[in-house]
Formats: sequence, structure tokens, C-alpha cells
Amino acid sequence: MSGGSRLPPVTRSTKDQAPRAYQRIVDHVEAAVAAGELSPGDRLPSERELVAKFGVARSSVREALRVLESKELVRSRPGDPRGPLVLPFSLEPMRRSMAMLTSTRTLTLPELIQFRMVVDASTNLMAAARRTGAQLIAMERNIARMRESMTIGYEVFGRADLEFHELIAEAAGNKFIQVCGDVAREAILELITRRIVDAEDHTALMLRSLRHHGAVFTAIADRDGHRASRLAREGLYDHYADHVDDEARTVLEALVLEVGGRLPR
Amino acid sequence: MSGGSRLPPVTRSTKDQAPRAYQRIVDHVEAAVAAGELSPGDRLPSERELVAKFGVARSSVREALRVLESKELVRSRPGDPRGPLVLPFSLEPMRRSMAMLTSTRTLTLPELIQFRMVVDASTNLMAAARRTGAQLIAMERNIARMRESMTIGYEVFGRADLEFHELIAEAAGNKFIQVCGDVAREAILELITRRIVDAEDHTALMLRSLRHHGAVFTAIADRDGHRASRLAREGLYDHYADHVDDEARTVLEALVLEVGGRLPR
DNA sequence: ATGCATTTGTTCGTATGTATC
DNA sequence: AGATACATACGAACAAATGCA
Repeated sequence: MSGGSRLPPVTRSTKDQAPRAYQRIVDHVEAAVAAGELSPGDRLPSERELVAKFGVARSSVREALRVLESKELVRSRPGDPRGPLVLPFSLEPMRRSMAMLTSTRTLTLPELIQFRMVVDASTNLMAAARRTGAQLIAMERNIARMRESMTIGYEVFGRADLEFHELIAEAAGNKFIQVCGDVAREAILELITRRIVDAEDHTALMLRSLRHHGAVFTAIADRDGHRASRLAREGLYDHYADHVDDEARTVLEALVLEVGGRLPR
Repeated sequence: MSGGSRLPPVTRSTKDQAPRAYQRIVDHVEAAVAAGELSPGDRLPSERELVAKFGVARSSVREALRVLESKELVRSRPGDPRGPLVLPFSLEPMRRSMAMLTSTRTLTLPELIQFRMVVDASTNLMAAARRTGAQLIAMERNIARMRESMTIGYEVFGRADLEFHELIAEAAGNKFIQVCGDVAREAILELITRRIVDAEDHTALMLRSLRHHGAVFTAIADRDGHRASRLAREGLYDHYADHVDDEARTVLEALVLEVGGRLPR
């Protein structure tokens, strides 16, 4: 009186791949979310109801829920009689999948730097066009905090540095570009920052960074998108050109010079 | 003599969230892959060995494997005594997570168009700098096929259109930018193409598209990155400016005019 | 090429901690 | 506070598929 004996994959005639039991559920839920039939805050049927609805075993339902959970689409909690919760859509899965690609060196350092040059440049450009007064004040405060933290330590300074970029990205008003920039920044940091901070003088680096941020801030405040964009590209080139091979450097040069005007005025 | 009785979540004292059994395995494998201890082609221990190794039930191991499968990190096949296979790293998960965000309207149409403008512009720029002769020939052939397919139907033409962009992205030599561009293109198509093709004349659209591709091709062949970049931005603006509100259009204008030179020469 | 041992895919059963009413 | 329903987790069974001798 134990051990099941249903008809698991029904016996396939040819070699058509049997759609796995759990996959059917995953697909169904994902389609419903994409179609807007299921929105954040809604509830999925409980596991037992899903068992009945899809005609599969409990384990299969649970596998499906784990997959949906890993995509941050739902969250189930023990004892909750309302069923698994549909979560607000998050940018985290995208961030994590990118991060994995950089961890495995599928995406290389030159690619990341190129990408950041493109993205940061346009972020600055858009921020100059759209920034509000409040956002400007936030940036100014951030720079002040950065200046103070210089004497404290590289840790705090680094955090403020990242925050400055996020403030600009927010002012630019494009979540897509923001996330891509975030990921590229994190990835580059992961790949080479340690080498830099070990090899060089912290104070000099921080001073340079501070000066650069000040210049970018001024350009954005003046609504000079052209200048803000060029500053981003030049800054990145100065920072990272030594870390890539000749061919990649040539491409970086092209990105600095050609995009945003032929000459540095 | 059936029914387990281990210590499920060990009885948490406070409200610290119990790390789920399957999550430990997922984390372990992901860390190993990121650290390079596990490479594509390698095998994971079989399910039963994982049961022994992590001291959990088979269901938990299977949940972990399903999650890893959904991230395209491993693939297990029934009956294979060698254990789950570690897959080559794929850009698909990143593509899918982006696609979900666009499906749910978390990313909006103006954001996507802006993003594409930035990405396509730099893709063209880099392609002009790096393209090889062989890649040029492939583009030429693609345009020829596009011209022929015009009389056949919009379906075939559309596919050739996408392929042209992919050829350029490949010539640009940056996988990161390539994937981002792909996703943005697909998403925009998903959101508005139908509206366009229903409302307007197919032939006129295809002719315009063809002319545009020809111009881009010439610029890339001439290694004129500046021109190729500008063509991408102007083309996108002409195509999509009518589909966004005034504020977004202003930003698009800024992207067209400021990046890549003040004036259209 | 055939058979055999092993592995996965799936199902069912059971015990326990937990959240809601 | 208790009853109820839930999710978490463990274990065992069987069918189908695979790899290897």
C-alpha cells in the first residue's frame, strides 16, 4: 500500500521529447504572468490544488514551484493557506544571470569595459537632459560625503562612488540602462579592482575619482549632455585602457573619440 | 516503517529564515561553477550520490537539479549513469529574464527604444572599426536576400531584417552588447510591430528598411563608424518617434543629435 | 547486438513544524 | 487556544531510458 504506479510519461512513440511534468506547470504560470492574468500580490492555487489541476504528483508541483521561486516570480511559505504569492517583478534574476556569465568568463573584461563606456556615456547624456533639482542636490550631497569619507577609508569611499553612479542612472530615467550599467560595474570591480588597489596609491585614486565626479556633476547641472557623455568615456579610458590588449584598446579609442563629437572641443 | 522523520528545518528559534534544503545544493554547485571547479562537460554526482553527500532526501536533490536546469547550468537525462551534465554557458537565461521583464511591462517602450538607440549606435560604430571582409560579404548577401524576399512576403523579409542586425552585432565583437540588442529588438517587435504592419503599407516599409540597411552597409564598408552610428539613431527615431509621448521624444532627440556630433553634417 | 545493472522520472505515503482563523 | 490546512521534508516503489560489458 505504498509506491505509486500511474503512467509516468505515457510511453512516447517516436523520439518526441516528453515535456517534463514540472515544466508544464512552469510554462503555464509564466505565460499567465506574461499575459497579465496573474499579477503581483495574487495567489497561486495551493500545492494540493495544483496537483489536482495538472494531474501530477506533489513532487512535480514542488519542483515547478522551486523553479518559479528561483526566478523570483513566486514565493511559498509553509502554513500559508492562501497559496504561493506572486511577487513584484524584480530585476534581480537578470542581474544574477549576467553576473554568472561574468563569473565564468563568458563575458570578457574588454567587452565589459566597452559596454560600460557606451552605457555610462548615454546615461550621463540622458541625465543631463532630465535631471531634476532634487536629484542634483542628492548628487551634491553624495560628492560631499565622498570627500569626507576619503580620510576614513577606501571601503566607504567605494560605496559612495557606486552610489553616485546610481544617482545618475536614476536621473537618466531608464531602468533597462540602469541595470545593465550596474551589472557591468559590479563585474568589472570583481575582475580587476583588487589588482588596482593593491598596486597603486589609494589617495591618488580617490582624488582622481573625486575630481572626475565633480566634473560630471557640473556638466549635468549645466545640462551639457555632450560634455557629461564625453567625460564618462574619457574617464573610463584613462582608468582601464592599460588593462586590455592592443586591439581592444583601439576599439575603446574609437568609442571615446567618435561618439559624441569628433574633437574634444 | 514508512514516512520519514528527519529534522526538517531543525526548529528555528527566532525568525531567521530556514535555508531550504535544495538551496544549499544549488548554491554549492553555482559556486563551484563560478570558481571554475566545475566546467562544461563535467558531470555532477548522481542523484543518489548527492543524497548521501548533502544528507537530504532525493526530492530535495531533484528540486535543486530542476532549478539548476532552469538556469541552463546542468542537464540530467533519465538512465544516464554518469550523472547530470554541466552545460556550456549560455546567454539564454539572461535573454529570458530580460524578456520576462518586457512582457510584464516592467520595462516600457520608450525605455526600450532609448536603449536600442544607444546600443545599435555603438554596435554600428564598433562594427565599422572591426568588420572583416568575410563579414562584409555576409552582409551583402543578406541584403540581396532581403531584396528578393520583398516580393515573397513580410514574414521572410522580417527574418532577414533581424539577421542583418545580428551580422552587424557579430562584427562588432561584443557578446554583451549583442545580447542586449537582441532582446531589445525582440521586445520592441513584440510590443508594436503588429500595430505598424496592420496600419501601414508593407511595401513602403520594406523599401525604407532596405534603403536604410544599404546606407548602414556602405558606412560600415567605408569604415565610417561615425556615419554608421548616426544612421542607426536617425533610423530608429524616424521609425519610432511617433509611438512615444512628448517627454520621451525629447530624450530621443537628444540621443540622436548630441551623441555622435552636434549636427547632421 | 543483447542483456543487465543502474539511473532518472514519476508517483504515493507519512511525519512534522507553522501560519491563519 | 485549538482546529485546520499548509508547506517542508523524508522514504519507498515502479516504469522507462541509458550505458556498458
